[in-house]
Parts: sequence; structure tokens; C-alpha cells
Amino acid sequence: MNFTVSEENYIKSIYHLQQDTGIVNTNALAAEMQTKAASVTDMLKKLSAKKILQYEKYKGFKLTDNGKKVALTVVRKHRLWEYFLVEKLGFEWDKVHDIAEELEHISSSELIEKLQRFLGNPSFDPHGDPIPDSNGKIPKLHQQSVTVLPLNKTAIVSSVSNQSPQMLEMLKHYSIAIGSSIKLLKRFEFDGSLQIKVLKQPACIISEQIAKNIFVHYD
Amino acid sequence: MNFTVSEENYIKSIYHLQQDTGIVNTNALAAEMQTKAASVTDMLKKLSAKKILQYEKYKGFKLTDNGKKVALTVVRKHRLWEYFLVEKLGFEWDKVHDIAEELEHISSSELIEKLQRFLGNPSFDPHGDPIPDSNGKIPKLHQQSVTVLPLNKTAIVSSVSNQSPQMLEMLKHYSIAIGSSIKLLKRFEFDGSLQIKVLKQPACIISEQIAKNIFVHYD
DNA sequence: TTTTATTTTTAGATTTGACTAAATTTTATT
DNA sequence: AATAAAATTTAGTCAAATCTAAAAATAAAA
Repeated sequence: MNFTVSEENYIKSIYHLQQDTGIVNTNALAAEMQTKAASVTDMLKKLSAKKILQYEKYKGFKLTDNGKKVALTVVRKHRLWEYFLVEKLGFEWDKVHDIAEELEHISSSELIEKLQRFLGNPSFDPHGDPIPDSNGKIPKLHQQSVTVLPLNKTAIVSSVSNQSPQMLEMLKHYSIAIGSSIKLLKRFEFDGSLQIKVLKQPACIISEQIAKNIFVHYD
Repeated sequence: MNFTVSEENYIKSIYHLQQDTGIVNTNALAAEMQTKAASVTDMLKKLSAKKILQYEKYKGFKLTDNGKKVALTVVRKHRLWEYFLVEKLGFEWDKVHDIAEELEHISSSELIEKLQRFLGNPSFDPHGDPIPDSNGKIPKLHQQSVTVLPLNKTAIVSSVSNQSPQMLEMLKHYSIAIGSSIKLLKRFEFDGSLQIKVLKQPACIISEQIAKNIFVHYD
């Protein structure tokens, strides 16, 4: 079945929302899509008719198995294109999201298979997010928030869950990127802020709010 | 100014048509766009209001200078993406058109500049068509149809003007591709067909109709 | 130069995705 | 439990891009 750009964007947003909350409601989706609740309801009816959604009026909704499959192919395309933009074209990792939002809707599946091979079958995108394979399987990486790291144990930054420009600006300031070596030196009781050491950087202190969004794994 | 995908497609088609005929008429554009004359008229009004077209009711139309500039950026994007698909992803040159039709509408101009650099600033796409530079300048290659070639002088295939699947199938059959070495051995008066020799291939005979679409240049 | 044929435009309808405003349902609060 | 507040849906509009059918303008033929 074929989907419009708008439908694909709704499906993708529902997928991301239900990762957190299980079931999704109209207002949350309207906020995510930067549109109005009435517009969301219109689209819900359409997606429901296409068997993409389990939807009960006033009760919230979630993707069917088929809907999840569609969502995962869009996510896959988005993340492969992000990888391409950063690793091949030399974009900064915080500049690629909007372009990938457009590229993810190019329809050819042969294109995406060839792109994946060309990129060397990467498992994670430049933000550290896993790239689903062509069957929709998502690679798992054992990772944890910096906030729960034991002291003085070196770990590698594997992903950043908040990808707002504000967040990315801070990370750049602290020289923290995907792949950076990082060590927790001290936890401050007062406000939960952390003293950390990034490889080749002087020690610094980051707020709990930032720390919660930085995920690491051991080598 | 921003344009919709549909507007960009109309602008591009008008550009190609007026390359041949100077002025374009409604039915020709409707045929090219595979739509109805009434739809074309609707779009003409819109593009005219946006100063993309010089348009007089019932009298035909052509692009303004500004319209030409828009057309050339779309053509540039299309051909750079075709180059990418063939040279980087390993597509066959006759399989890339439809995908490039989608990719040409990705809006980021930074993307296209970086893509161009990544590809090594190519001047011609895999079909031998020139790629306009970022100012809309089109590289010129001194080329001529095989039909006017002197006998026994080796030349290089530089472009193919008919890119229908039927044509491309024939070219594949004769092992003729962009860059092939080719020599004209004999002209047959009867039907204008030509005996040619492609490097590493036995001599063969091609119809005038095919020959007219094959362009070559000297090294 | 009429008449006929072709081309082009207009008028009106349809679909998609969005909106506002009003109505309805659900949830929360006295 | 009754009422207020919040969330959601419906009803009715709108713009973009398409279409069909009919009207108007131009070109071709008798």
C-alpha cells in the first residue's frame, strides 16, 4: 500500500509517541505534529480505514502491526539518510534532521537497500539512534544514562535522546559527541549535577537535565 | 520564492519544451505532463501570477528569466542525483530517472552544493546530459549526431537524446553506452541505416532512427 | 468568407489536508 | 452527583491540484 507524505509523517510520529506511552491521544499527536486536534482526528479516520491504527473514538489509539512496519521503514530511511548526510557529505550532525525529514519520503525501496550497502550497513545513525534493518528489526545496544554510571569508569557516548538545537549547542560546547570517551568523576547532591571528564578535555560540570539525555555504553 | 513539487515539475517541463520550440502551447505541455489541458491552464495562471511565465491567453507561453533560473536548479538537482545513483549506488543508468524525479524536489541548497562536491563536480550526468552549475551555467560539449560522422574516424559516445526504456534496451543490446568508442564504417543509402563498430564488439548495423539519437564527440 | 475543426479557456465538481467554531464525550472538582 | 474543565469529534470552509463538460477563441478547410 502507498502512503502520502502527510500520512507517513503521522505514522512516524505516532510510532515515536507510543514508544513512550503505549497508547497515544489526540492532543499529544497534535502537539508533536504542530497542528490542530481536529486535523489529527481527520487523519486518524483515514489511517484507521487503512488498517494502520487501532482507534476507538475518545479512547486513544496505537499502531497495528502493519502500521508499525510502515513506521519502521520510514524511521529506517530517515536514519540512513542522516548517516549519509554526516558521513558522506560532511554535514554537522545537528544540521541534518530537516533534510532527512524530506529524504525519508522518497519511495524506492531499491534505493534504500543500495544506500544501506553503500554506507556499509551502519547500525546507528549520527545521533546514536539504531537503524532498523529491512525487516524492521532494531539493533540493541546495552546503554545507560550517564547519571547512573559508576564513578571513574570510562564509557563511550552512544546516543543523545534530546536532539533540540539548544541541547546540541550545549553538547558542542562541552565537546561531547557520539563516540566520545567520558568518565564520571563526582556527583553533586545539591542539584544532581555531575562532574565529568571528556577525553582530551578538562573536567567540567554538567546539569542533571543534560546528563539524563546522554547515554553511554562500555566498550 | 518557494514552489510546490507540482509547480517545479511544470516549470521543468516547460523549460525542456521551449528548448526545442521556443514558445510552448497548452496541449504540448499537457501531453508532456500526462495531464489535461484544463489542468495546464490552471497552473499557467498560477505560474504567471508568480512571474515565472510570459503568458498570453490563447497565444502560448515561455519562461521568464527568473523562471529559467528555477528550471535550471531543478534540472541541476535531477542530474546530480542521477550521477549519484549510478556512480555511487551502482544503479544502471536506465533505472535512475524515476528516483531522480523525486529527489530533485528536496529543497536544501546546501545539500545540493555538498552533493556536487562529494561527486567531484561532474559536468555531465550518466546519460551524457550537461549538469548546470550553481549559477545556472550549462557546460557545452562539442558533439554531433553519429549520422554526420565522417567514415572511419573514432569518436566517443557523449549523450543519448531519447531516453525511453525501448531506446535504452536497444543500446544495451548493441553494447553502446556513454563513453563507448565508436566508428562509422558505412552508410546505407537505401534506408539511411549505418554500419558501425563499437570497441571490442563486432561490427553491426543500426537504423537511422537510433543513430539520430546517439551523439558523439572527438577525444 | 463562411463553415468546420482544433485548441484553449472557463465553470463547476472532487479529493486531500488543513483550519475554525461549535457540539459532544470524558475527566476532574466542588 | 452535579457542575466545570479538558479533550475530542463533528460540521462547515478553504486552498491546491486535479478532473469533465461546455463555451470561447483561433486555425484550417471548403
